[in-house]
Amino acid sequence: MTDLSGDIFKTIDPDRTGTTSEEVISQLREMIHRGELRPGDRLPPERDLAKLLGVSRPTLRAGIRSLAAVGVLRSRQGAGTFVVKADGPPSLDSSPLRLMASLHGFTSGEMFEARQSLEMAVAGLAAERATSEHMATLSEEIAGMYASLDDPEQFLVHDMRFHQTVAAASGNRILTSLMNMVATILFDVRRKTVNRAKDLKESAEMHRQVYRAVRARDKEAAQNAMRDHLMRAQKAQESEEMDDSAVVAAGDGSIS
Amino acid sequence: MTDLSGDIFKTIDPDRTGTTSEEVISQLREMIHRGELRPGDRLPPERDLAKLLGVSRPTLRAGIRSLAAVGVLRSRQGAGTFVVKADGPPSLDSSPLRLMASLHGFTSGEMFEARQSLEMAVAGLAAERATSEHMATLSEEIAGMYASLDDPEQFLVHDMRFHQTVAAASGNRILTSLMNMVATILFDVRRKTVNRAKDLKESAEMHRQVYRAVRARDKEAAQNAMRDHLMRAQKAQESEEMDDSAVVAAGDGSIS
DNA sequence: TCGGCAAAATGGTTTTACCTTTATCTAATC
DNA sequence: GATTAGATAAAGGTAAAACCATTTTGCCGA
Repeated sequence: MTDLSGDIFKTIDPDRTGTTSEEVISQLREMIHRGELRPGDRLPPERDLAKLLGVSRPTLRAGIRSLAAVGVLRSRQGAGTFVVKADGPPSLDSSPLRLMASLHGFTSGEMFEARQSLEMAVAGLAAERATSEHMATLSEEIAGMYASLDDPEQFLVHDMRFHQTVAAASGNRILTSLMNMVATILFDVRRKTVNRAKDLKESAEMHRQVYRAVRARDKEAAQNAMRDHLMRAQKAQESEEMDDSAVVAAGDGSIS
Repeated sequence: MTDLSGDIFKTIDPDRTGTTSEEVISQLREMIHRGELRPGDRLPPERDLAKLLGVSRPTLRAGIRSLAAVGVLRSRQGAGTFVVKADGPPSLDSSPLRLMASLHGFTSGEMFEARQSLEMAVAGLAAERATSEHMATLSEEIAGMYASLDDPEQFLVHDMRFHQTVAAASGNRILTSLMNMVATILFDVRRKTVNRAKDLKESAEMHRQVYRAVRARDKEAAQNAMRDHLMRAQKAQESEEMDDSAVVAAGDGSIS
């Protein structure tokens, strides 16, 4: 925890540019940039902080809410407002992308393609940089997949963890975050469908192909294996949605 | 414009789950998902909408602010609150990524690598799908670069437009949005530096390489040219920052 | 020592009032 | 008749005070 009792909170200049709440956002952002607020830190109570910044509580709350909406702050009633703690990989909220998809009518084909590009990129990097721990985890998740061929929900858990491990092995947290953003949306769709046993076995097999390529430090092979895997997964999911026409109300391939 | 005078706004259920403002967010999100609110639409005045949803105005404003923070809504004092109009390519706000970078100490190396991966992906797709209009625009921007070798600021404009055109030519708006998110941050850093004439000429040359590969519909060549271009650009920028040590206060390669 | 209860701390919500900006309409003037 | 300036209304932005709900903390008693 960082001591926040000092005078790091400066009052807002009345002759500011833009609205007051925007100034509050800038103020908080700057403090994070400068490292005065670090992950896990607790902000002063709203009433105190409002006084410190020289604004009203609603205005301060507006600023806090904006930062909370983008996943930087998190308020818990009765406890306080905290800078989001980085437990595990940093992740960007996927709801902005989700809304963007609704607004512009992104097709699931586009979403699949984006994921494929990102996954291929991280797979290539993972082949170059994966540590032995990463390799071990990948192997475990594949074993988990084979062990849950008759439990689609459990299979999906191992599936997600496998891809997250590949992303972690890439060593690039930005690509990892972006990939998770896209993958989360697709997994949410998939969670509503029921995978057939045949598809699951094939899927496990293709994950193993990716793993072997990464283990062999073969960048191109890893990218190709990942591309093939995701292409098959897309086709499988699409045919499944064709079978069960009730999955998507409109049935036009748009993101739910 | 969509007629909003109907009864599409339903009051919030008092026996809801979560906080009231979260429910407001869900309500608005659902309306966007269902297409009842479309880009460019104006929401009812806050006072009226608060009544319609059965919540207080501050609570409604909290919900609106959250959606505004992720770029879905936009409020203009005196005018009203609007669903963001999609003029041009849809874009995600880069500030969440920027804050994430500060919080987790992302290096600019990581950022460059992420951009490189994304740009290579869109370049490959662009080689497959670019229309003749896209080709023409790319050619124009390159001409613009050569014409502004002595004007770094103007050069940067053509540079950005070139990359955005490549992204647009990829036909994948999601990858385009993600790429812009990352590229925006890097361009902001670069805007503060002054590029040397020698670098600019080389840069223009490498853009031309990308253009020729796209025009030749050579996917691999386009990806390779883009990779080489960005790699050189990164090295040039890094050496420039070495020359002018005042650019980055800490000088530790972290994102400003 | 442990468990439960109470009090304090803290964010969440509501109400009311007023300010600032924007848009629109009207009327006067050129 | 067209244009512009001013008034008016509409809409979001800010502020203050009060109360509610939840969480935390610590005290007190069994």
